[in-house]
Amino acid sequence: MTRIVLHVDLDSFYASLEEIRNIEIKGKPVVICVYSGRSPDSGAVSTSNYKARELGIKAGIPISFAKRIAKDKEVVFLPVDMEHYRLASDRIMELLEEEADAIEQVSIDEAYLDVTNRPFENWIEAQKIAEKIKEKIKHHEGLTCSVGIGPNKLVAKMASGHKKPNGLTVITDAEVIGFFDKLPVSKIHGIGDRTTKSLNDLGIQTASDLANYNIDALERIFGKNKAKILQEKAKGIDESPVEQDEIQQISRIGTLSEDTDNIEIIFEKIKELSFDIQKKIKKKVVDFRTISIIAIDTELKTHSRSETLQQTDLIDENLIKVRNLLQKFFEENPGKKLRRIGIKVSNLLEKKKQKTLGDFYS
DNA sequence: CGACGTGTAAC
DNA sequence: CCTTTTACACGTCG
Repeated sequence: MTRIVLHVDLDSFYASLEEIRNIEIKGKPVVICVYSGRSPDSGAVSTSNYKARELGIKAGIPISFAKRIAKDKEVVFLPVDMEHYRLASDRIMELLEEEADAIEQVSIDEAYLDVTNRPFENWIEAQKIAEKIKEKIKHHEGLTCSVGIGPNKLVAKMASGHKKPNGLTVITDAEVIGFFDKLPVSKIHGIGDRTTKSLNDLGIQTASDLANYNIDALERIFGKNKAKILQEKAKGIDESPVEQDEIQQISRIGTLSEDTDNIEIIFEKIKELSFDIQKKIKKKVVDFRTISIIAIDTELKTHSRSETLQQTDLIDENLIKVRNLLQKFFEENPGKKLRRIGIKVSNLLEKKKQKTLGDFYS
């Protein structure tokens, strides 16, 4: 059965929302920043609008770089306002839900929709759904988006990336091979820098190179599982359903005001972060079994220490455990200093109800 | 097999 | 001089 899957990607979402909130900045280069707080301009660019991207200011670069590029140009720098973006995102996802049999939100500004069983649908008609979605988002929120349509999530995602902003691209099952054929492997969703390098070392440059490569040789390098997934991706095959994944973990990470190995200072930061996690645990109504610290050292290398405990929904009662994990990390890494610190709960379970007195008598 | 730590990837 | 959050896979260990 051929499915019809849409991928909807809101165009430079944060920057667009800021332009709507303040028409003064509309048409100018807009850069949304995550300030880390260690110095006035430390931090990274989260998103920028297309005007800013033309200047070379794009997601991920240090704010200080961006400001250097923006020197003696009129560029608007704004801090992220996640609460504002989250509310807009929620409203838009509700609009999308009306148009699909199944929806899977993959990030604050992206979602997959399965429209296979929508009335009157076929490849041509699917475009009409996409156009309707684009109009609705424009009408209700004043935003544009890029939509991709394909026989599965992978192809829909690649399609939405083909033309943006404000694009609409259909890749039918018959067109998949043609679209992937000469594509560099680095352009395939899910193949990042490391994998690209490994593939290139084997002489694999394009999707078709990868699709036709000897599977045994691939398995020796990547292992059975990943080798198979890589070749499927290269052929545009993806059987994964459009469905909302159960939440698996909740984490918060923060930057320390200076590199340090002082447990007291770091633990204070952990307490701050855990407050946020506790809020989300309550909101999602889950218990957890595993608690971890995430430590990022001065070389930006990530480490973690974790412990699995009795099912609970209370961070506070386990902060001493967290402190011990921190202690353990420094015992095992004497002299190492940290730049950032995080806390994570995982092994999430459906909430176990508090036992009432009645439960003891039943 | 479950727990733990790391690496890769995407946003 | 470099953010944040999540998912998943793999190796290792007991």
